[in-house]
Amino acid sequence: MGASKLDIYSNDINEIAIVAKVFAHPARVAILQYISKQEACICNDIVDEIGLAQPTISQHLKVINEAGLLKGTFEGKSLCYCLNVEKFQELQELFNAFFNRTKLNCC
Amino acid sequence: MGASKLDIYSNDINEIAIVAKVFAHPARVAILQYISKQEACICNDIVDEIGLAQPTISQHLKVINEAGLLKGTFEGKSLCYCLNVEKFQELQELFNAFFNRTKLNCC
DNA sequence: ATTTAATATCGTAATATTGCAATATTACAT
DNA sequence: ATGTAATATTGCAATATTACGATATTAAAT
Repeated sequence: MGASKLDIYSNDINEIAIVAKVFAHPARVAILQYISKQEACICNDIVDEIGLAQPTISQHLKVINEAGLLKGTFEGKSLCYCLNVEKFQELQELFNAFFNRTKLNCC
Repeated sequence: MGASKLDIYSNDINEIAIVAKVFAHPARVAILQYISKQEACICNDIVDEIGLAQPTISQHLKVINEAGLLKGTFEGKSLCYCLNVEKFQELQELFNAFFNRTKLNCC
């Protein structure tokens, strides 16, 4: 035991949980916020900015990237990570749809 | 190691992560969705509905409650959990504020 | 007072997440 | 081709989360 039983939930529900997990760690929230402030952004800057070791940042970036939230291009010798605003918007709408359809009835 | 270094992030950032964590498990998303559909709701119904053991549901309800998302009253012999719509709305706005201020610049 | 039904807590096992040091890879500059 | 700077991967230790059986608690009904 210990693992979440994903198969007993609807896709809608699992999707919300998976997306929420991306934002469920402050390092990832901080990274997203920081990236959004830059025009072009270099990972080593993030390391200095956030205060975690480089491999840890790299790992969090991977999670963010797997959620489709990064657009990357190479520029000079360093990788440029940028926020995928379209996807970000999409996730915002997913959350809002969940919130809106949930806050209907109450006692 | 292993624990998140909460002290290196701003309160704003930690708050987002803490709230996201509530929604980062499908059982809790399912519980919230189910509760919102009921007028008054009894935990045992939730156990039947979701498909997890009663102690597990109870644990998830505790997390949801600690986030301020439940209003509880006693009714007959069973506890009635209801969605705290005001708080739910508040969290929705917190998320939207984060999303809105983050999706500004991009390369 | 006893029984009963609903929920909470405890203890514990399984799994997931977080973080970092060490190392590998990558791409550019020389 | 060699060196260098940036990022990724690996391996591992520490901690957190998830799940559930067993057991307690609670409140109503008898």
